[in-house]
Amino acid sequence: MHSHAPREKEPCFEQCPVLIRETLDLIAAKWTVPIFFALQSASGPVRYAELQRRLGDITPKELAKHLRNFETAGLVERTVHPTVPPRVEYALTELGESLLPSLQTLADWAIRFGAVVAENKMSNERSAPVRLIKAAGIK
Amino acid sequence: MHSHAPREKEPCFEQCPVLIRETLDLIAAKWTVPIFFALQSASGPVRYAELQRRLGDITPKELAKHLRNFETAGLVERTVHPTVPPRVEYALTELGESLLPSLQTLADWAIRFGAVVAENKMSNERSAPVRLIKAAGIK
DNA sequence: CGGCATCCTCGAGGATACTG
DNA sequence: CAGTATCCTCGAGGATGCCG
Repeated sequence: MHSHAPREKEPCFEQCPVLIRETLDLIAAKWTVPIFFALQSASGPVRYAELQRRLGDITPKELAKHLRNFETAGLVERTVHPTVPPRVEYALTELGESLLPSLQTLADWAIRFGAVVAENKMSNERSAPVRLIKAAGIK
Repeated sequence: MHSHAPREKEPCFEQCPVLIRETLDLIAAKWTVPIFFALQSASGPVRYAELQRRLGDITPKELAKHLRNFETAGLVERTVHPTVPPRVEYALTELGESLLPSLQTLADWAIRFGAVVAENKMSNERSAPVRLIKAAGIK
């Protein structure tokens, strides 16, 4: 047993691909990061309309859908004040806040290297449009 | 100027939403993380077929497409050995490796809290199937 | 104010088959 | 061996309109 390969580190991905996939799907959803940072920078509950205002062009449907998902996932707490007009506030839970450092780490990479990646794409993608023509026409 | 708000930290997302979005799209693509870890755990160039074998059920099309994207982005280096049969090897560049710690940070969160999130969804989602019926039938 | 219900588009990604 | 070429599905997410 434990014959040849020491298996020195065995990346986490091998251990629980499903959890990682679901986490990636969570944070990669179009509005997840904007919403999280909007709730963070508020440091305090934020009303639905205020959230919508900060996020610019998000539709009510998308905002509501995401907030519901976050709520059932335990990442966001929803508080309804039974007043007229209705007042609904949202805030990150501890669990939700625990995700922020990871998001920040990723954002740091994006800021440091994202531009380089973009430049690479630009300079590699372009040129060689010739290949679109090939031995055009003849077959 | 700098009148009222100190703007203490201004989350990175506000500074460069585009770079962050592109980075999220990059790492959230279905096969990005598997491919990166497959190339890392190899510590050395990996042949196309070997990569496909490690990734299990990825199709040739998807594997090739991702590898091309990574190559043009400067994240992966592709080396062709002009032998028969052909031999093509892939390896992470320094830029590609620089992304690994961020991925690991995210994976750590997934392993620590992913299960909790999944449980929350389970227990919150379920129950109240009654609402599917409403005042069923009557208008 | 704080949503929900519909319709629709668009592209990621799978299945399958073929090639230099 | 290392891909390319086609076709097709499926769901995220936008647009629009209505409601308690």
